[in-house]
Amino acid sequence: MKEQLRQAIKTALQQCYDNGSLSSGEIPQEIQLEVPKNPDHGDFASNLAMTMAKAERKAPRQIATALVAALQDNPLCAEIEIAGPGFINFRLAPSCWYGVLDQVMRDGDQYGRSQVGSGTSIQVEFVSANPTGPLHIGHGRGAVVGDAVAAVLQAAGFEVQREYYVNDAGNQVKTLGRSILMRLRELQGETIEFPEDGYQAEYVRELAAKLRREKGELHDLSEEAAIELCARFGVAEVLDWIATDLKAFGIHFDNWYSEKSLYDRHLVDAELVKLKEKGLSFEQDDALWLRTTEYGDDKDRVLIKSDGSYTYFASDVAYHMEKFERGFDRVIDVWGADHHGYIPRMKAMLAGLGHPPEDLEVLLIQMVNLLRDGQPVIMGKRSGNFITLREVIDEVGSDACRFFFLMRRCDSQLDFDLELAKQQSTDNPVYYVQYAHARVCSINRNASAAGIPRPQTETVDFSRLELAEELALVRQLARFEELIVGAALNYEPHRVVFYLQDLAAQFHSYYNRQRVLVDDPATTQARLYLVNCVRIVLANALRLLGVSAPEQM
RNA sequence: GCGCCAGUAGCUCAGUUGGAUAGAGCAACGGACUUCUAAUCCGUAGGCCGAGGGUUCGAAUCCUUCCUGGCGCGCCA
Repeated sequence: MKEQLRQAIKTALQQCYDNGSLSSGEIPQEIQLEVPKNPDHGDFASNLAMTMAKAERKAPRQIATALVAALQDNPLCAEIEIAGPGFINFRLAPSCWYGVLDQVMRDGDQYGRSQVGSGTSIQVEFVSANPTGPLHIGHGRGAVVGDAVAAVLQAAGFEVQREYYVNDAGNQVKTLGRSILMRLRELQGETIEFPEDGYQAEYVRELAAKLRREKGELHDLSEEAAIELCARFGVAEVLDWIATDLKAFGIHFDNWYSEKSLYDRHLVDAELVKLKEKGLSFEQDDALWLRTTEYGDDKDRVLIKSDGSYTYFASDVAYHMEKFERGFDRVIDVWGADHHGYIPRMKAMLAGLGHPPEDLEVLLIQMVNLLRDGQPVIMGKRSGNFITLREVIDEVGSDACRFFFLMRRCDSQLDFDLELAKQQSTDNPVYYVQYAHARVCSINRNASAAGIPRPQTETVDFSRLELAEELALVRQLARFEELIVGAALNYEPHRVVFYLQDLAAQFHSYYNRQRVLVDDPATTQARLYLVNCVRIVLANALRLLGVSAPEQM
């Protein structure tokens, strides 16, 4: 719809140049058209005349007048007016809008998809929590945002891969192994001294007990080998929990990528060699450093420690280079905001190795404050009394949980109130949106019970949809594709949430004011058609968020 | 001290990439169920967009200096 109007404006501009009413001869490649907040300002408004004022050396209103004259006869526009300092307000003919309904119905669950990202492949890496303990609430937010960003990108035509990076090499895994082994010995009646930096939480005891059942007591192994075995066992078990919890949350990964495999394939060393060849790394104090300050970082970073072990950063270098070698045009990392200090070194590393740093986009997910009835829920990872993601999902449900996580921009902190999310009431926006969907389904049930046929595109008389609120609904439906594109290009899935709330509100209001099933069959058919288009768009938007669209509530 | 994020109605937050009179939900107050689900709707009230300065036809949005809150600033992950 917008595109059609944009084309019409370009044609009109050319016409103005041809007949001499405008003189600069330039057609701006971008013509801004926006949906005005105030409906009195028409369906679309353009500031074109104002932006052209300089090149044209004329007053904006004068330019606008010339343009409007050229557009006057266009069948697309029912009404054009010049307002304020030089805005051009367009009101489109209702018949144009009816075409949107056809398209919604024809495209069905594909409605809203576009091809703007076609030909570009993007990897979204998210969650990637260390496999040393269950997911907590903060991981949950990252999980949902990453998943929704991926979904929105896909809907905009990008080719998307969802990946989980498994940190199964390095210190924290060893720590898990040691912790399990200690708990195992404890189970065997030994008095132990639990390591200072060990994982204290209860689940470590569970892991130890399970290991004991499956693998025995490990008496015949050296300390080193026993820790290794415990670590392997623990990582496998914990990854299994994580996968199960994510599945319960409706999240699926295309790929689980092992950090350890980077070492096994010697990719880390290979990458370090490249860095050395490029003169980007240097040795100092028995350690190997990357000169990230060369590319804007505020200090250089260690790759290999003086004891010979690798830093997390070293494998990250290899991992991210390998991502690009796999052919992704763009790579998105979803991190907790507390890791934001790592961005400069990652970008520096990419720049050093010849990749434009913009090809890596890091989404920072701000903290989640867990509340119950407005009171903060105290969580201490050390003490082990933290609330897991699984507990939250089990308590409030996946739909509410996901919706709440997506209700805010990801770079602002989120208060997550368990009682509010659980409430099946007016206060809970999830149900508000889902209820709108269920209401349309209910109307459909009533219609078929009354023997009213399902409306067919060929026979519906759209001119029965003449109320302002009906046209407003159609305009809202027409906006959907553009909304998805905006959400995708900006990595802002929360836009979909706000769109849903707006659309649901418009629908509820309409529902309360007007009956769909009325005496007049033609009106009934037209309205049924309209509300079913609303249903389709609600369902499509909810699907992007991974929230269900119930037919009955 | 340096860096990142935030600061918009009593509370929680949007604000279409610089547009017209700054919006929604909750809370408050007043209304609507013999009519397709009241998990809904309609109305009233609520604002120095943290503060100052700058950029221009035009700023919540951009630049700058402060103030406040959160998070970072390891040869931890």
